[in-house]
Amino acid sequence: MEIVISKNDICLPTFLEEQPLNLKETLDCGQCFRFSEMEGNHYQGVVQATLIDVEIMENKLYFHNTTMQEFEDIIRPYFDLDRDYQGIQKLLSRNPTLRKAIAYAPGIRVLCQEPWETLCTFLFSQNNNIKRITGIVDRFCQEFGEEIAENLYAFPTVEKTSTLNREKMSPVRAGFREKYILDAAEKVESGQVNLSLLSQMPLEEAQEYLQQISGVGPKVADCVLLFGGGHPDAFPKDVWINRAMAALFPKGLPKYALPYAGIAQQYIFHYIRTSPDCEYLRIKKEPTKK
DNA sequence: AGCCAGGGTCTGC
DNA sequence: GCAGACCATGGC
Repeated sequence: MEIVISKNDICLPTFLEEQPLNLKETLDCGQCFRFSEMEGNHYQGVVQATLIDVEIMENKLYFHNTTMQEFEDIIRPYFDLDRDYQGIQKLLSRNPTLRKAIAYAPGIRVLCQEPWETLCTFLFSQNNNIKRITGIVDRFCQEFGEEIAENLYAFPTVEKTSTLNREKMSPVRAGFREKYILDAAEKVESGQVNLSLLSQMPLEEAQEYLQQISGVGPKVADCVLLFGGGHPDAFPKDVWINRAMAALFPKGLPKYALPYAGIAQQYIFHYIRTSPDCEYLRIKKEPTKK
């Protein structure tokens, strides 16, 4: 990977010629809730209590105001820059429907988020919509996270969260999901659940392990494992994916796709929610007649 | 104004 | 094992 450092900026001048990455498709597709869109093809967010500033200009990928150390420790793993998406897309494209979904948004990448943050985020996601999840995560960080730049907050630590209660959580307006966050914090803080073990566990074992936490069922567990647990084979099934699978993959994904089922899932999720091809799958009920 | 949202728990068969 | 009520809240 060619890397050019100048002042406080890091540029990957040829990355996008070799590998797919679209910032909007990746940072604003419902897998992560911590990046804001700036002017231009430019996003700012927080990873590991560090401000990450990423921009694409003239088909070159830039990380602003960073260091080589941060790039290696945080950025490279977070964006999973060493994974060969080109090769994965080629494999998945053997299936015509997957090929269409990939062609529709080829720049989606699955991020490697922090497990604790991913766990909380997808507890907040329960029976909720993406817009409101973002608001809840924002308020949670603002209330209980460390301020790392002006009006920019780190995700609350496990330790801090374990000191909270329903009353203190109320400004977050998470509704019934409050109690799940508190239970998760208690179990992680006490060591009953060790999130750093997830990536080494077989998928099924990790799924069961996470479901010790109240509020974690199959869907939330799979989201944590896919987006923050190093399991690209985890396949979260939400209402959208269930619809898509019934209509597009009645016999399930092809076998060769299974090691990357979660990555395929992201393409399908985005495709069914936003592509004109799939409008017929998004039909609302008839408005009540007057 | 209702319906729905990147679901899970709890109860009752 | 499985269906159905219920959960808080706000976007559309």
